[in-house]
Amino acid sequence: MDYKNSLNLPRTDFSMKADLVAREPERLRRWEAAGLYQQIQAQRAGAKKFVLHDGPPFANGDVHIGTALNKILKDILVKYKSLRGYQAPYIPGWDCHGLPIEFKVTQEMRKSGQAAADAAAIRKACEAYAQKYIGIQREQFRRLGVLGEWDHPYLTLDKAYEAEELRLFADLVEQGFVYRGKKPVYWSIPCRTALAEAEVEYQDHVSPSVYVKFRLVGHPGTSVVIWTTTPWTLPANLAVAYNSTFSYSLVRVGEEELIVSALLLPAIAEKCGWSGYEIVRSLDGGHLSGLEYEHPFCQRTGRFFAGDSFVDNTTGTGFVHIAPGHGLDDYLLGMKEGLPIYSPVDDDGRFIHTSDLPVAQQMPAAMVGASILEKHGKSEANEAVLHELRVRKALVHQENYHHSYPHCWRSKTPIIFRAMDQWFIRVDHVVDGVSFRERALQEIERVEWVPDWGRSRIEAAVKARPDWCISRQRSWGVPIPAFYDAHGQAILDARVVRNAADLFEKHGSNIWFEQPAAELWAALKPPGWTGPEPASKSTDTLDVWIDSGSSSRAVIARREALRGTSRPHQCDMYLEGSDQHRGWFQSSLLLSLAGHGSAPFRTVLTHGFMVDADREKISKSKQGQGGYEKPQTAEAYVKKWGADIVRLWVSSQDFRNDIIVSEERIAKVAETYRSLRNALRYQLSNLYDFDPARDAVPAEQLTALDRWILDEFSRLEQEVMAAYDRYEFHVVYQKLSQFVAVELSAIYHDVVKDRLYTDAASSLRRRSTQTALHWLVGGLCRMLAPILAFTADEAWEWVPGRSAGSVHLLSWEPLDLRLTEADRAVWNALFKLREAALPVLEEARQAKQIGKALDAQLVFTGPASALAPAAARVEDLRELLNVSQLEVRPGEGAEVSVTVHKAAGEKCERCWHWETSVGASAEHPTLCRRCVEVVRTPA
RNA sequence: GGGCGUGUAGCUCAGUUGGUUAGAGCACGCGCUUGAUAAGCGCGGGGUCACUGGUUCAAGUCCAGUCACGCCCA
Repeated sequence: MDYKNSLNLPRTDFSMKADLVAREPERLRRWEAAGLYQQIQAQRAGAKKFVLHDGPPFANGDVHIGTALNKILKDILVKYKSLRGYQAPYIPGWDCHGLPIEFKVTQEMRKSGQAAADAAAIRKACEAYAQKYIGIQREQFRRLGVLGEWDHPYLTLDKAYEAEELRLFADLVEQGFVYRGKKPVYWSIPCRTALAEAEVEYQDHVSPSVYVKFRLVGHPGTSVVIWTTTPWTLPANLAVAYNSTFSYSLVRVGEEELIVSALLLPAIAEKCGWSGYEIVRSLDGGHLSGLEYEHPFCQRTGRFFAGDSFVDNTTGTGFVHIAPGHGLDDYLLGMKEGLPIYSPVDDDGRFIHTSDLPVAQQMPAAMVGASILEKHGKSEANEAVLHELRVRKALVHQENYHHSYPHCWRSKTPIIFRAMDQWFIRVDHVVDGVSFRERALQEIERVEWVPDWGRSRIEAAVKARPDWCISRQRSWGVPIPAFYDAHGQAILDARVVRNAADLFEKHGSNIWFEQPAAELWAALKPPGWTGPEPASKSTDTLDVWIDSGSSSRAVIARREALRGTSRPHQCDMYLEGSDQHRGWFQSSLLLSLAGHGSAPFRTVLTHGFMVDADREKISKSKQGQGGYEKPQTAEAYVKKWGADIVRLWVSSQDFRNDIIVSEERIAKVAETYRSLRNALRYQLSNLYDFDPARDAVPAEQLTALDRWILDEFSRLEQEVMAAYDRYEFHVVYQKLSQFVAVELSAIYHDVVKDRLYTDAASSLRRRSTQTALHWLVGGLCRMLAPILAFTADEAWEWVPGRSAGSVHLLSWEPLDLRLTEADRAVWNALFKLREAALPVLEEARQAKQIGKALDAQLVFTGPASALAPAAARVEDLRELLNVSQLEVRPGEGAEVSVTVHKAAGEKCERCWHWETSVGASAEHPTLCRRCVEVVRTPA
């Protein structure tokens, strides 16, 4: 007779094969058709809020795997908070303005023959470009299983966004934060335009390398020697930098005494042909402060300052000539020491006299008009300077110098660094007697930074940062609504800015570029204006960090779902990469503090960066030859593995450090996924005939083994929740996968098969275990839902008696079915005996004495003290070991020992146990007593 | 060059206030099972805790330095 049909073998349509790549999109479509995100929000209406405000990615290109990591982390947290009963809205955003888009668009326009497009036309094309990539990225983010208001994201190009941004800006203008000053920018002479970093190409170039004497004031016959490869910047020289940690040598060369770095002296002497020099004495760098020198050809003197961060000892002389209008180090030093940002060069790249210094102190009149632009490797300006140096015997040595130098991508000519008028936010602006920088540092103290070193990092950044240069000479951005009067003086007024905000909110900011200055002024002029009348309008746009940094006003305070109660602009959390300590976290903090009086976030969570299998940053050069197989886009990984594998991979690593992305790593995570999925499948497949309303066993009637697993599970839940609460998703991953591998798969699931398959379907013991499985599968679905957004939802559909259509609509309350300490102690003792017995069973298997454990009989002997718990729980221990027979003999021997025998009796055809009762029934001669009873009982 | 971090088995992670032969899961090797079966179970090998020096009766754990890697700045 075939007794197999009398078993309760597992069955389920929850497939073993996940086929995520094909099946996830179907589920996604159902979620969207049902409005799952809206359902979740509606269900949590009125609940305590948890607001995570999305940092906007740049609307350009495909979603990079690093960007996907960020979005997935946010989604895991939002889903978890929602599961725990919070109302956790998520409104994604995009950063739309900025140079990379403008650059691409102008390139494309040029290729298609639209050479001389005006700003308004470029901006329209930029908006179309941004919208296109928002569409692309939105689908890629959605595909990852990220739930949110994808149909109503926030865009920094929205009219309302721009208007709020300008209103915040107006508040800053009103408080006196904003001023006009000078800062060096890249300048292309033929194009007559400022360039951004991205528009600069480095090419090999030959520059004149010159060593120049600067005579010391009060020390006749003594000079320091500086080195430069841009002689044309010497007319703008206002200081000399040294390194206070270096040692310098005072050397006699002929009649003169010269000072250079001690370390570089031999090299300099060789270059300059100082055959018979003699070291007079050495000088500590620290002793150079306070010295003064005469400019080699201008009627002025300059001072020496320490520049340890940029004066190096590998090239040059250990002295760097400082022209604050022509270099970034120079500029920063100049700002620090209060020097004018002097840049005697006009838009055409010709020397001029400026109003920064008295004309008498500036370059000789003969130099004025000389062009810096190089022709055939020479420039008028360099030649004029070299001539002047030779005439005055200040030129020690000159040679050609080959190096990589920035060039304009368009004209291919060497660029120059040139100070220009820009708008700034004054970081040390004093309001009510306290400097803004100080207030910012105080506010940083009030914010929770996770990990905590984020605090020191942003503190250092805020302490050291210079004033914020907020203007850009670009078209694709929010226009700065400033005007200039007939004398070129800037007009920036808070009332005008607010009027502009209103105008832009109605018509869009393109109107600024479409209408002439006079018309704009007519629309924006405040009533009762007594200031100067404008002659022209500003064509500058705001730094894009002002755009995204204004989102506390433009998004958090304005979106009903996000708005805070006591502080409308403040939310619970910002979650971005650690580079944002200097980026978005800082711009958002400064703007919100200046405009609203406090930070826009209560907690800032940061993650590390993607690195490759060698723990090095992902670089394009490694792609292809021997490196990565494919571009590191989210789509590439999702198409190969499915979103849930990518999500599980994100959760598997401690994101506070670097995150390793490699095929090998993801393949391992996929293995873990399979074991999680199989555990769920096992549980579901054994619940096919279980209706919790009808069959559930009350907790107090559950069998001891079931109580044990539920105790373990309760503990796991506490640990997993604690890990989620600490944002340690990798701990969730570890705890869950280990629990599934050990407590479930290796122990509970394995042990309980006998009961589930062979006991009568509706027996108390089987129903007890099904009750436990039902709790377990429901709990696992909840625990996994934030991470395995698709799979947990899929499994949930098969849970009998489920209370909600989607796992994401559930709330997660921890199960609290704990054992008493005494009961746990007993189980610990049983497991100790199990551990002692397993190797003995293995030996018997190796010796071919038994095959599976059910073939065996185990005998435990040992002192009564050690075996007492087991003696009272022989049947539990037998189940744990999956053997047919087990005996405990307390009082035999001084140590616990385990022996294996071939089990007695015959193997029951139905349950495969070895039992002496097999054969006792004439009706079922191949069955044991238990199975005979089961088979006789009608179903 | 400066600031902030990281460095424990092949991989991902645990290692409480310094205290017995450094743990887990996965992967790997060898078996068992074939009633979770493109599954499941058992056993086993594998680490000079980046390196060097120091404090201590005792250091993966504290201190100093070095190296490598990441982010930011220069």
